[in-house]
Amino acid sequence: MKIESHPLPDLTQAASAFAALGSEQRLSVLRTLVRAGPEGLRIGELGTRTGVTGSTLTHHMKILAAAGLVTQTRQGRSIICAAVAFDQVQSLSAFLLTECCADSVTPDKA
Amino acid sequence: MKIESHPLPDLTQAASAFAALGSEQRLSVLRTLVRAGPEGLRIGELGTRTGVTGSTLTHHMKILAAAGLVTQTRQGRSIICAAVAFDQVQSLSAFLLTECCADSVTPDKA
DNA sequence: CCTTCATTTCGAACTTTGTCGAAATAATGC
DNA sequence: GCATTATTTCGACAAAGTTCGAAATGAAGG
Repeated sequence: MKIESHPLPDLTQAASAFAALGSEQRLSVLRTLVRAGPEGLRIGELGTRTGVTGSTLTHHMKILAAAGLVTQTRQGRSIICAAVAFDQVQSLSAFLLTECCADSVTPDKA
Repeated sequence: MKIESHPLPDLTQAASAFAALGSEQRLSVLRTLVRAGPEGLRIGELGTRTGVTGSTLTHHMKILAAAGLVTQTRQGRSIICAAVAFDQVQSLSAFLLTECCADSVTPDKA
């Protein structure tokens, strides 16, 4: 598993990606999508599974998509949503671990 | 470096930790703190370095502390702030990577 | 081209978050 | 105990995010 293949986000990008994850509903949507696997889910089905539907779900999906955590593609009458979270999360972890923490891991055992 | 030593946060905890990171100002505060190392920084000095001072900084520090990302301890007249980000970020990464992604890493090379 | 189904856009109400200054609390030294 | 320095609490306001329903758009089939 290569970790260095993704560029580190800058402060602004990282903050908005974290903000996108910082909502219980969106995190639930993302989890449902990631569990659904690469094939993704119709947005209607996604709404049914998460209990978030209609314009509210559209709104949250836009935020997740803007953060690069999910994709939406039309297929016939439906919009298929799929997660891209894995790589993104690697980048976000890397952001904090390298950009921030560098050499200052707190030395005492938690 | 052991990764399995921290319990996975639940959806609610994870969302609020991500929300705490989801602000450019707070991320900047956290970065400054983590770079300052385990000794930490007076909150005044932290304000000077980040450009966020007074009640606003107090407010953001409370959010970071509630998320378990920083600690504050009084020392004389000053409050010393220090980051605990490393372990927490491990947990947050682990949350998404195990709780969410499980067996569904997107198979194509980005 | 009209209907139907799936989703999005728009606008309005509402809730939450961010920011500021002034007053309050806490610790120190005289 | 009073003055000084460091930080927090409080109240107010502005800005941003959330939620909803109704109308608009897009795709497919008859």
